Amino acid sequence: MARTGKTTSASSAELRRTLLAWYRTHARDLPWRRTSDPYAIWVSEVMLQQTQVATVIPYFERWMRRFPTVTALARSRTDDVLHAWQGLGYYSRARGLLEGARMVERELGGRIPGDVATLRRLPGVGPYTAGAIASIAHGTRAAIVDGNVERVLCRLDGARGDPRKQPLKAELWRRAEALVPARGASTFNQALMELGAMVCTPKAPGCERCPWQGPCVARASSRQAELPEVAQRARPSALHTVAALVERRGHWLVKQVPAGALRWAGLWSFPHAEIAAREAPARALGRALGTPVTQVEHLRTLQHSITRFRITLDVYRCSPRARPDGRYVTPTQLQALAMPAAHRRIADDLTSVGRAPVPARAKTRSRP
DNA sequence: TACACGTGGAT
DNA sequence: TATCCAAGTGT
Repeated sequence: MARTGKTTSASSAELRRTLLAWYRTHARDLPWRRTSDPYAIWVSEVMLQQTQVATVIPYFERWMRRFPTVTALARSRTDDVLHAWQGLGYYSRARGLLEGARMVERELGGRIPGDVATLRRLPGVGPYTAGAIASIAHGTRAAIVDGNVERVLCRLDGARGDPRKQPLKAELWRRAEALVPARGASTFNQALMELGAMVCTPKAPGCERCPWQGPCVARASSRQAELPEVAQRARPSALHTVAALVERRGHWLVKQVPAGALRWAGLWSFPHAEIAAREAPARALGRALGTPVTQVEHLRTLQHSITRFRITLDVYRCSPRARPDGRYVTPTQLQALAMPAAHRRIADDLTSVGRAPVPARAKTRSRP
């Protein structure tokens, strides 16, 4: 590994020893650390992909109650699985977990594999997750490199370059592999991530509390803030959308996002469409419904953002001229559907009050 | 490789 | 308020 600092590098044995000593007294008590059930570890690792620990905890606990075993999950329906995932985002993770559970039941005798190569066959299990399940659930000597490990190792070694790209990416994996002990890979890997999460944080790292402050090249050269050299992400672009609230005899109109859709596949939402800069809302609403609307009343505006869009969502109560696309459901049924977060907010509004929310302002013009 | 995927917490 | 970004993976 390229080192630019003059600090003498510590041996792997010394790094392990000091890290594990630190971890013994600083490990957080997390739900998935109270079990060695490979299924639970698998669920937690998938939930934790790009998602903060605090967000995951309640989802994990609910999930384990609802789908306690891989067998239980394998026998569940996509709708229920997505509902349990509702609000967590990256919904392909939930579908992958379900597919993977069925694969485990069908092809792997109901047992979650302990080796990286077999784990990689499961949908949604990439290099990180395979290493995590292998090591944490089975004690297999497997390396992991996640965002935490990446940051810790880049700083430790003073590594230049983008850790998400070659060649540094491969170098970090080799470094992690050299560091994992033959025995105790589970604890070691968790300790390494914990260090990144609790001490070697992206901003304002707690170097004075760090067990690796001695050998750390970044600290020695005061470059903690510059490392790792992650590429800055693209600015999210603005997007304006409208959603149609259509009520008929106490039922609300919803649509299911097609299974093959890129986003929100299989989830339910209120009919919605993108609206152009100077386009009349009624026109966009007509597009969302598949039929022109005769009356339009603005109810509220929501802001949300997804991956690369910052979305303004204007919600309108409206009346379609003809039979619109979609399905009418009762408020109770609405509760049971898996919806994207923004639409879930609208639905909860509807069901908690028992009626449509109060209009934000006076009625907007109606456009036949 | 470069994007695309969701959401909410933290600063 | 704006931006960053969190136990990544799939295409």
